[in-house]
Amino acid sequence: MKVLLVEDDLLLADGVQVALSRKGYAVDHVTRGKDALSLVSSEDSCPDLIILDLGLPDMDGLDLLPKIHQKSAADNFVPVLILSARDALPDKVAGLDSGGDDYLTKPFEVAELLARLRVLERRAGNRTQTSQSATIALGPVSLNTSNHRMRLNSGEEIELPRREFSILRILMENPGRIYSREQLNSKLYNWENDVASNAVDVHLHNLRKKTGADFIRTIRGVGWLVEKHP
Amino acid sequence: MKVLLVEDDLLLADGVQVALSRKGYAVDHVTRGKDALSLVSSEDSCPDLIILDLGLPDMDGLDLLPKIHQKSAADNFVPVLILSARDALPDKVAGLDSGGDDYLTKPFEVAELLARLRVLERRAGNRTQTSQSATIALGPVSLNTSNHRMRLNSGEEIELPRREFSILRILMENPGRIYSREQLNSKLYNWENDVASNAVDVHLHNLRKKTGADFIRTIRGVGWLVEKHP
DNA sequence: CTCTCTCTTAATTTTCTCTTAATTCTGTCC
DNA sequence: GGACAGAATTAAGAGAAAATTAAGAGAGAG
Repeated sequence: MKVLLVEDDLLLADGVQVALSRKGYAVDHVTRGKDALSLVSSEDSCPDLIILDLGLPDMDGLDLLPKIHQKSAADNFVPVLILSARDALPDKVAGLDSGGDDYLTKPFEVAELLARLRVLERRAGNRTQTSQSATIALGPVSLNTSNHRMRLNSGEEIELPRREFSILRILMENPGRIYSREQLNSKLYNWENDVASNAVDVHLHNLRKKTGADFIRTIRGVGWLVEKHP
Repeated sequence: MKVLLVEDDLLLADGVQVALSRKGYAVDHVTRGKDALSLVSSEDSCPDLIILDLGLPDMDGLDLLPKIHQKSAADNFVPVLILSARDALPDKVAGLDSGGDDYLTKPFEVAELLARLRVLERRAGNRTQTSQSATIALGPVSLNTSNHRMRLNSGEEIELPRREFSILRILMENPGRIYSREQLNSKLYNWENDVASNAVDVHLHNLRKKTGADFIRTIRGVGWLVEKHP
């Protein structure tokens, strides 16, 4: 899950970045609006979520919002969480009405930011699904996205390491969709160009020990998917 | 736009109701969880948005959330904005993770409530299915180009190897058009004039085992095609 | 600072796909 | 009918992609 953090306060940005990557997000951080725009337009490193600070040096964050929505077409709509020191009512209203999907005022607690991100995620990802809680259930496997635990059938709940969790979540959020090795790589890591790594393969292997061998299917030459379960 | 307000504080509820109806919302107000549930399940008076107070007399609002989602099927998903006096972090996180789409703590300003409702509305509207079926169906054969699988009549879905898939896709994307061996070669590989390779022939042969012998027709001396099917 | 768990790398094995090449089949033309 | 060319069939070896394994590097927790 790739998050784009648009924030010019380096100290804050670092804190958020650490917290997010600890949860398995891949974080791209930029300080300027124009950099954000170019990332949104890019095919491969387009983020799944955007955290947008309104107080940017080069442009007003509010002006950025419509541009972001313009770039990200309807089919790959990217939700935006606004982060702002402006806690006055008109600012909130303006932010939300300009296209923000949520509005959090500084100072904030990281746990709340994370929870609100999960809401946006599940909205964006689970379009086809009825479950709107923090757990995704698909066939024999259910995955709790807030505590990173999975359960096979009615077995024990076990905790997944970060990378394994990220991969499983990506696959389970879009059942039936194939993700290539490159796609998974770009969602797991920041602007990588490391072509020759089989880290994803190894994580998949370890995941299959936990989900059962058949849950994650391989489409040879293309990628991996989990089936849509009835 | 119909809003269901689940709130036992009558004074507050009245204020919200007035504000909402002034903005053109139709408001149903109930004070108990079970009443909310029955409204959600009802066919005709199912709301478009729910504002849920967590401190209800008859049941915990958090227990209500999954039930609401259960009742409202995937096609008419109803977003829930949680309203609560509990402003502690764990409460917020629990609320959002249980399926809440936003969390507003009391006391709040009505303008912010309205702005956040607009966000939920907007998002619900954006809920257009993105899963455009990328399948080409032609006569007895249908080919899913996103997961590289084909189906013959109503049989099993089977996966096609890469080269076979490419060939079948080319042929099925332009039914009625004839492709020569050279054309297929040049589409499959980047070299045009490999003189003596019958790799394409072999792939076609293997394809015909899966599509039935007649699906891909041979025009002797020219190439291959699949018919336009009515 | 040390210990433990996680992540990545890299080598190896396994599995399946692709191509080659030899052979048979089929239609066409003289 | 016979000869020819193009296409179909078949089997086997080469090749590529993925799975597996083990070990060392790295990050977090105490």
